[in-house]
Amino acid sequence: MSLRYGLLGLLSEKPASGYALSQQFQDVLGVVWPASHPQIYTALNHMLGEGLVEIQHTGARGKKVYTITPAGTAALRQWLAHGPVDHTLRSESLLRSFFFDQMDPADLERHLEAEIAFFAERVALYKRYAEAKDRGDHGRSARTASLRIAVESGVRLYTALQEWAQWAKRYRNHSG
Amino acid sequence: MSLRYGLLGLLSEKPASGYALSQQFQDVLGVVWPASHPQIYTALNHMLGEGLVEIQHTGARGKKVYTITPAGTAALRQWLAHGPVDHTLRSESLLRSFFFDQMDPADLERHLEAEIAFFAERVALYKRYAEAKDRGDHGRSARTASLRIAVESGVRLYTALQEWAQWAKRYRNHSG
DNA sequence: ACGGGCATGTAAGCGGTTACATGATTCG
DNA sequence: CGAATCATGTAACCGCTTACATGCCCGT
Repeated sequence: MSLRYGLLGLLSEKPASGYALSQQFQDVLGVVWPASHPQIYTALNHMLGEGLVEIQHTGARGKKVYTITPAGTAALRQWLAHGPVDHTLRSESLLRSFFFDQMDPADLERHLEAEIAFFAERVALYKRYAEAKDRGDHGRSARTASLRIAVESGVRLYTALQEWAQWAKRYRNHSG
Repeated sequence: MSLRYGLLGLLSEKPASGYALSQQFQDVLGVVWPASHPQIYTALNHMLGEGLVEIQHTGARGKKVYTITPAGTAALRQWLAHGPVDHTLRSESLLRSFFFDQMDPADLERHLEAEIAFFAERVALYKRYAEAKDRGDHGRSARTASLRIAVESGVRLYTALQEWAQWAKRYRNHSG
């Protein structure tokens, strides 16, 4: 169900085509909630049938621009304020950590170093986004403030993961 | 595919029944990789056909105890050392943060406080696990060391999330 | 005797991915 | 003119959840 609300959330900012929504999922939301384009087109058609979105107009190349309806806005607000929160933090990368004892030390060392590099890159990326928003590059709307908060979670989570992987490397070296 | 490797990982420690594996997923691995019992039984039967696991013996109540085969161990090691890492950190809770601007301030305040309480509880839980392991309550095997590392990721991630939610509360109050 | 936990499964259906398919437009 | 990008979809398949179904064993 989260995909639906993700789409409604994006449409609550401004009308958009399925293609544009797909891009935004790939570039922005996809980090915490991936969605492929067939899934998005299917969901939009379904939501159209339920009256949560409407086609505002059609453009070149068969483009369909969707708007959120009052019913859609109500559904989004209901979910945000009163929908039960699923706290699962699904991560394949962390699943692996339960089985580090099954790797030979050299492979584990290599793995942890690659993870540290990856996490560090993510931290740097989100810090750049955060700084851009703090400078006001993207305006000072309530929407930008939301994105600023979301980006902050990225900075903090990936910093924590990077430090964790470094700690894990040290832990192995003087206890294993 | 991750479920399969999760099962192989658990079986690499010691033989277990589908029921026991299911319990372990619910209690331990489920935080980062949830799996329901029908999914686990289906996967085990599939892996049996592929020769990755074997039935060691059957016990009371139709119990089937599975062992990992050499082919299964090889598949697990291959995945751990050379399988491409999927870095997606899927989180419904974080998806919501992108749309905080769509909530009314009182609902958002309540939501953030509930999230802070939830994250704080998780931090406390994992710190207790970590302390138990550091005291040696679960022995000092390589396996325990792996679990200690996994638990540490929980402590750090949920600490980061808790501090993030607190920061978000303050951010809203003096910028919104 | 019976209730709860042990133990394994099947079936229907939804969520999600990958591959396939098509065509318009823009840019070099 | 050709390649990349815009733009929308269908179909097959797999992963996963929920509900249903069955029966044994243990403790009270």
